Amino acid sequence: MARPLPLNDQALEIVARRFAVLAEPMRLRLIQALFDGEMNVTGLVEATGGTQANISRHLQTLIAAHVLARRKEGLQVFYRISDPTIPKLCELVCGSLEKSLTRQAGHFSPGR
Amino acid sequence: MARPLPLNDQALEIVARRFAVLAEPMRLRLIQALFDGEMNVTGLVEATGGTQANISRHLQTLIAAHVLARRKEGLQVFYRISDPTIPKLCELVCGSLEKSLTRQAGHFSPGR
DNA sequence: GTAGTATATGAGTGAATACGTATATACTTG
DNA sequence: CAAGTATATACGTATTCACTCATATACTAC
Repeated sequence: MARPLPLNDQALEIVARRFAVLAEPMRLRLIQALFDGEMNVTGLVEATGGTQANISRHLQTLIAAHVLARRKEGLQVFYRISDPTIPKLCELVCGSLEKSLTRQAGHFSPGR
Repeated sequence: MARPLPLNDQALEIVARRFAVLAEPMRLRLIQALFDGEMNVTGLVEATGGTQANISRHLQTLIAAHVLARRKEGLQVFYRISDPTIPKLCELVCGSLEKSLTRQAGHFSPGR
């Protein structure tokens, strides 16, 4: 049960699609901004520095992938992380990156 | 140390790139085939059902991303998983997929 | 040297998609 | 009803990339 199973073609595409959703810096920025809790679109636009149209599109992508969930409140829509594995995934990748980057150093911004 | 850090632009692109490498069904198939241990290119071609040229390209991509490592032995080149976080990543995603797929069922291959 | 096998790469093509600009929808207020 | 605000979408463009076919490289054996 704990070890990775052999997946059929359809499952492989679903897994690949899942990774693809996380394969955009702007979407990672959105996810990062939502680690602290839910936020509305305007807040996310400001937090990420993107255009409203682009942020909205990325949010739809994340909703379709069930990474985020939304809650309407009057005119505003609040987004939040709905998949608990997302933070774990990011932790894993960031952790392994730290290891390989501390050798070369300078990739994270201490001073830049 | 354990919680996800805020990443700068360059780090975000590296993380995104990492996910992008895992966002292709054929590469996932290769990784899956290597869970049991190292394998040469011909073996991987047979295991995945891809063309030799295409498999070789994907292998170069995985090598460049430090997901795999290679070992030459005469004419043959043996590939293996070199990043221990890869199996964990796949486990995480597959686990969360199982949950959402067991409702629809049939995506995993019980036999084979 | 030549022939043969295993792996890598160059060139071309089609599909997917991130982004910007403009516009549409949804809701609130007067 | 009209006006204003928050969010979503349509369209066009540029880029990225997976794939195929053909060829190149690397090594072994004769």
